[in-house]
Amino acid sequence: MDKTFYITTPIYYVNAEPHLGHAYTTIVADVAARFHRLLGVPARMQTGTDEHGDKIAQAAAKEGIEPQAYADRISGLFRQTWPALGIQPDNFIRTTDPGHVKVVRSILQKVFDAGDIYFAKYGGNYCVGCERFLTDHELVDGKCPDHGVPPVYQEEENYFFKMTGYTEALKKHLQEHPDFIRPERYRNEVLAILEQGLEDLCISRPKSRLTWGIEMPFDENFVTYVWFDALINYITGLGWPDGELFQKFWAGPGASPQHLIAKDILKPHGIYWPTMLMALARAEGREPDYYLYDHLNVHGYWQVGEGKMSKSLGNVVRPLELKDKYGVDAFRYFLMREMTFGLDSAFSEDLMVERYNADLANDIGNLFSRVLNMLHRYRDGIVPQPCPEAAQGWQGENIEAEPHKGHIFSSAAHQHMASFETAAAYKASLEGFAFSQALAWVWDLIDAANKFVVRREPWALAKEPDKARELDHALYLLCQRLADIAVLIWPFMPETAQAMAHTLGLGDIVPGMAQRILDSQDLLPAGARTAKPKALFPRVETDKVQAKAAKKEAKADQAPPEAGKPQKAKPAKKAAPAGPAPEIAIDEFARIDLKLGRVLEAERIQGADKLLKLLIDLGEDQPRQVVAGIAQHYAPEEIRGRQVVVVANLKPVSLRGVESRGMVLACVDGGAVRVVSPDMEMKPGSKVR
RNA sequence: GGCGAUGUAGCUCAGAUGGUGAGAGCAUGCGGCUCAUAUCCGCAGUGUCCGGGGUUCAAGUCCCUGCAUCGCCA
Repeated sequence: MDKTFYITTPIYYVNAEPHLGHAYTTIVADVAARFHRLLGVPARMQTGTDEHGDKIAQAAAKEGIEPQAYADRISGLFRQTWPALGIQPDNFIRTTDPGHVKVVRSILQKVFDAGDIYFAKYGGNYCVGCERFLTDHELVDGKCPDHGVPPVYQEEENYFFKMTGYTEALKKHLQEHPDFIRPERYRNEVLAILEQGLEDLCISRPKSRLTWGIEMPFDENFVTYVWFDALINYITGLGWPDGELFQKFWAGPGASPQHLIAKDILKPHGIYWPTMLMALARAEGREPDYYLYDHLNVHGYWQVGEGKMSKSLGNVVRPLELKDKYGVDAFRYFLMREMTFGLDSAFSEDLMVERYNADLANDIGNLFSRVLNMLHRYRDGIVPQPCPEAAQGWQGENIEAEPHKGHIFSSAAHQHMASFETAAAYKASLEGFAFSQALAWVWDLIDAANKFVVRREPWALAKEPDKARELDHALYLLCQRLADIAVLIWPFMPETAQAMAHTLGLGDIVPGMAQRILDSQDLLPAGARTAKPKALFPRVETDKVQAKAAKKEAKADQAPPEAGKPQKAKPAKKAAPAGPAPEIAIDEFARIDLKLGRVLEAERIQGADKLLKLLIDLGEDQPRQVVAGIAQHYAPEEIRGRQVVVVANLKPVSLRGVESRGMVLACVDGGAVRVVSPDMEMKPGSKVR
């Protein structure tokens, strides 16, 4: 039987709209499922909504609608949210689905028949306002904290699940399967709870108190309460007991059913659910562990601002708003990279922007851009033939992250190494749910490729005709690594991965593709035609980023030709040529589009003492915005209305966060700066030559 | 109240079974390159490894204790 993978999220209670916590869990499930598909393993992912219980009945009553209508609405919100986050559930289950109701009743009956559900009376402090029993601990001065009235002693009869009978069996299972619950801290927590001893689980509510639930099959005066209803969804969704899917993804020999939860529902999933499954197995005369899942994967909370993200606190970060602002893939990347699976993590927009710029814009985005631009500039965008022999003198630098060592440039074995070691480390990490670590591996590969570029200097190779083969090989390897990277990030950033793959001429990323990397195959054929790259992750301009840019600019400005020191001749970007400039031909001059313009508006840019923001009429539909470094020589009102010469085809840049599309020409004489103007008014847009 | 987790550079965190001068990323400083999204590469610095006590030839790493934060249970 082939291996399969099945992962579930909890079914979300429809008393709140989707928030960051829900989004994270569901994205994790999606990533895990996609990862298995990438390895060629059939994978199924299920999420859904939990819709019964008094909270829902109350919320519906408040709005004057039927519980079902209320549940439909919120459930719909969840359902819509997932595709917008790049999540593709294979099944979306609802506890009000008729199929689910049927399965729950059937299981209840079986367990009841086997004697593991019994009827019993108990008494306690019942608060009429809350419509529930309060524990002694909850009472404040003997009164209900919410209603300020003393509870009344009331007796009630209910059905109980004989959970205690499975304590030892579960303990044993946990000991024999150390990764049954992971990470380990949560396994220990469950063991500690078991050590303290369990009580039987109350699984019903009398209809006098609650009607919005699934009726007990053996007693029409009761509905089942919470966990028997909710947990069973995981197998209803596969068509228990005899559905094909159930065999394939749960009970069959190659199946690996797994759950994913946040740590707040550890007890139900780590204790109630396995004991329920053992009771079911017993009722059917099977081995106790027949129905047990493979792994329960437990993650921590996102700390948003002050408090934690939880269902009941109101501090909701709307996932959809964040993905609109930064893109779905960046959002997914941040969540997966920032949180060490199992631990709590801080969430803030600042942290997200930091990751975005550092990891996405600068590392992967820029690598993609620089490699493909070079490929187009030097090789017409065609992936060249590999030429290992041309690379003999390279001393064996490879583009390969090196597990536990740092980076590349290690093995001198062959010039043609693929990313398989990285891919293997990545795979191992993902199998252990170490998502952040898996991404760190991919980023080591990205770093390695960036280092490789600097080391090989393709722009220098391109200038020497006899190094053409060497350049071919360097570009070939870089293209292969880009393809590998595209594939490896697909589970995390599906859109970006596909965009990369299409640009590279790789086509769609398809199931099983990661296996080819593990097998050390090159994904891109030589001769593949690539497209011109688009910026995968345009930089997010923040105050910090701008400050840094301004600083750099200031530094560059300081450097100009001070005759005093024999400093290394910096190819002064901005300063006027101090010495004789090399000759150029007329066609080189012709590439510069000089136009006459009239300054319509001028204002200072806050925080920049040299810069003026100008709006210039260049005879175009819209005036151009140009930032000019003349603020120390012209007051805004002085320049307004003047005619100036503008370099119209200068690549746009952002200065101090202000876009500048062009450059105003000025004469520089020592400390004096004067803009260039014609000696009489001429039509804006006139060519200057 | 009981149990448990966490506390390591400015920030976020890695650091099996105790043993080279304690690490990464970001941030900071300096230098290099110019293919690229003002990006990339190199170098550098910083830490009472929460406080206190103990075990040991040797302790972020083990034991005890205190403090702080968080969680579970009652």
